[in-house]
Amino acid sequence: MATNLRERRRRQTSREIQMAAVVVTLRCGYEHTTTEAIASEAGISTRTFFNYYNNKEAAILGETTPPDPAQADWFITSDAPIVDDIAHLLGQVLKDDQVDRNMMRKIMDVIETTPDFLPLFRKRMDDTSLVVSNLLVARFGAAFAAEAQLLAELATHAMIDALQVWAVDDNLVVDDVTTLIREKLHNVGTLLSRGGRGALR
Amino acid sequence: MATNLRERRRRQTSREIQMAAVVVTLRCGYEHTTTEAIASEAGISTRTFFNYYNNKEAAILGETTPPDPAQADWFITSDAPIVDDIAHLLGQVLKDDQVDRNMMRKIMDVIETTPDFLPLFRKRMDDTSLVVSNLLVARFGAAFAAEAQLLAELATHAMIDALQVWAVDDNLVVDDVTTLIREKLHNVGTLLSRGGRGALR
DNA sequence: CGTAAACATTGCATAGACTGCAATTATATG
DNA sequence: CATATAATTGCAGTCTATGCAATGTTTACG
Repeated sequence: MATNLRERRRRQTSREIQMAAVVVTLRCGYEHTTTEAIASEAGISTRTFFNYYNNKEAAILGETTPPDPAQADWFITSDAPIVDDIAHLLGQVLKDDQVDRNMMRKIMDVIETTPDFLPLFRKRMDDTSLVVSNLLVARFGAAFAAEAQLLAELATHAMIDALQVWAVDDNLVVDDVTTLIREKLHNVGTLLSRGGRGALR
Repeated sequence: MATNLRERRRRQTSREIQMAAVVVTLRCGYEHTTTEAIASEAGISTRTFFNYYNNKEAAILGETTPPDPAQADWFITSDAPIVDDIAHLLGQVLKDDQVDRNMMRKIMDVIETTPDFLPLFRKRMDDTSLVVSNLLVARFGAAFAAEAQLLAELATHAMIDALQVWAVDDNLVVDDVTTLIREKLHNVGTLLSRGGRGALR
């Protein structure tokens, strides 16, 4: 047999634990969610729970795979507007991650009822943000590394906003997230170069 | 006597505890910093420690006072570039907070040795970010509330970057932070509207 | 196959974070 | 000075999280 049996099971259990964590949190509220309750809901021991996740928050938020810089040479050499390229790159992350809309919706519900989770969700994207930042530096040069980092953070935040929209709207497909990210970034850019009052555009 | 004696003492103890927390963390590393060690360093009981701060992180990072929206009408009606106004607003926050450079330097040291603190430091600014976001909505209209939030987050992140620069450079005064914030925001704006490769400008 | 290495699950013991309560002491106020 | 208000603390108890060692499963390989 392929050595993947273990790996597949691990992934499976990992998702089961996450689902258990989210479900219990939505049922009882985060304050009253104990690791024991999560473990019991997932049908494992609390010790095993901590073999999969370092803490409760991590179990609820799950894991992300940052983009592979080796696959992103196009980003460095592209001549397209930077906003388009960032949006495309982050959209790709979602596709690669095979994000489950049902799970994402539940996660967003948790964030809504427990706002403390929003910063944690952002932190969860830090790896991705770092990769984006490095790609920006590779594209524009090291002189503005600080700004690259700011822009990368901004982009992942825009991605989270877009995910929130996508999660609750069954009419949208994953590719629409790319468009949403682009629009948000574009609008922020417009705001940034504005002077006085009034609506955008 | 004025009823402020208690209040002054409270502030004093509060700062003493923070200093103790930071010092112990820099001495032993965050992993090995116990509430007991902090309390002992500050000359109080661990129970009192938790009367002042909800947790260790909060003790290390201290508190911030967000800008008072009632004092910020000028922001809503200004015709100056938005970047300038945000930078000025955030610079004002620093002045009002009477930020101690020595403390800030130590906090930045903690962040450097324990990168997990950067997200927490950002979270600490969430109140400020919210006020900025509301002011932006008041200035530009509610249609782009989401973008206002993104821009406000970006601005507080830029502020943190600027603080890092200020903390280690005794030649800079608080007003220089305003300039730094403006420059960073301006550069990000420029990046956002760029196409292909090459340095800024 | 069958066996040894690698990995997964679990229980147990333990440290540390944090809370609620009640007692004690200090400060404010009239 | 007497009384309300607030600060400090000890103690008991809950929950998170980790290390360790025992036991059970998979995998790899001769």
